[in-house]
Amino acid sequence: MKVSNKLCVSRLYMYRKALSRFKQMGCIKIFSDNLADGIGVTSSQVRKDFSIFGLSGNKKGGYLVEDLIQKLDEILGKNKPQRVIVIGAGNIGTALMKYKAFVKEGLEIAAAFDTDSAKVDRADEIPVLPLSELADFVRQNDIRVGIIAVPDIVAQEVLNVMISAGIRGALNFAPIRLNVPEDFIINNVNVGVELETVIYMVNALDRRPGNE
Amino acid sequence: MKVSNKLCVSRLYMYRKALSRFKQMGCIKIFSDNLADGIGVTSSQVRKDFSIFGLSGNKKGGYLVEDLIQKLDEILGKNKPQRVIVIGAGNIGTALMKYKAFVKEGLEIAAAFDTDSAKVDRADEIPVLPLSELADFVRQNDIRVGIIAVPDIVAQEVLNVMISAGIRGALNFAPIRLNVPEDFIINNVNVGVELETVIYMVNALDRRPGNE
DNA sequence: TAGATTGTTAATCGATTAACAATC
DNA sequence: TAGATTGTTAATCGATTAACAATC
Repeated sequence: MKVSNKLCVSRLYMYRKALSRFKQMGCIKIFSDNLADGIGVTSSQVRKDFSIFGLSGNKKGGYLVEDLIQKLDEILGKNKPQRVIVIGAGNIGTALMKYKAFVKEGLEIAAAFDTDSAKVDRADEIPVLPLSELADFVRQNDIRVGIIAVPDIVAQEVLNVMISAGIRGALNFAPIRLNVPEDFIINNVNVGVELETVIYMVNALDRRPGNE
Repeated sequence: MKVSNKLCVSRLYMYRKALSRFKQMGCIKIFSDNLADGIGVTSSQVRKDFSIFGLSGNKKGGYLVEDLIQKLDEILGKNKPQRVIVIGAGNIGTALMKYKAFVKEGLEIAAAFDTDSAKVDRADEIPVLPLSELADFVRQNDIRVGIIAVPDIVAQEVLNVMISAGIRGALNFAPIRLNVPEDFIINNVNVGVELETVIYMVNALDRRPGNE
């Protein structure tokens, strides 16, 4: 049971989401083919992913939806709410604080942090606190993961604060490469580059109609 | 010169960004090793990527920064501004409309669209228009790429509107698998799953200290 | 020139897919 | 039982890396 496979883990979350939909539709049993269609992979991939995590079904009869959901929730830690913090209460940061899809997924933003004192708001449902209070908050609330939503110029600096406060992993929206210690988990989401890639591909299709 | 390689294209954009920084620092020449460090890959990867796109340097002496920037801009279409639209003027959509990193990259959001008439605002710098006007706008402004920032329940429906209006590619933030025609480019960004993957990895590290 | 770097080919690595025996 | 699906192994595919001849 190797666990170094980021892609496989993210598919597990997608299977989980698809299963909720299947359940809602009244499905009791599900085949690897159905799940494959649900998230857009092959049935081989589904069975392979499941075997890596020790998820088994019936040689005939597929998988029991309810059973599979339970096992996945166990593996993915979906039974307890996952509390994270956001650093940077700008455009991206505040959008994430209000993002309803997080709530549905059992993800909870415990607080946001910003250096701009004008943005501090302790009364809000999700409080916005000064960055200087990050370390205390992280320790008191046992926060392990943060979202970096600050401009790229200050991203490394902010990350260093997070690391020394004991944070163990981050989702980074700043479009810059960050230096992290070996055992720190970092996942970069570069919205600009993702958009530009789409633009490039569309233009490339035009230049050579009929290829790719 | 194959062009089906999404990862390679996105690295090209990252090299481009790193080069701007190197230029700012006064660099005239650059080696594959420098660029590799800049975006966190190997120098082999850099030279391989360049050779795919016919970018060449000097057998000694590396690459001329200015020259490389120009060639990359040509390849990536950075000489003309790239105009896109946003569908959905909710949290994510409005955050993207205000996102400064887009402007820096030469990305321009021409308009946003929403079915909620309360959100319509024709006077704004970036106008918010009713979804019903999307097709006309796209044709008049020759828009080819859109960003889907609507709830997952309506994402497919919205995508269909975009496709029939002549849009050719989309960056999709809705956490659901969308059905698209063969020649339509779709790039999914699933923020929830990206965050959950970080959480999983952090917890996994804890469970087995010393692995991965 | 000697040393260093490119450009490209071959080797490696890892992830996906196909195939099929086991079996319900 | 016959048919269908799992679980796993082997084959394939694609991307990354290493190596090195060419050469400035």
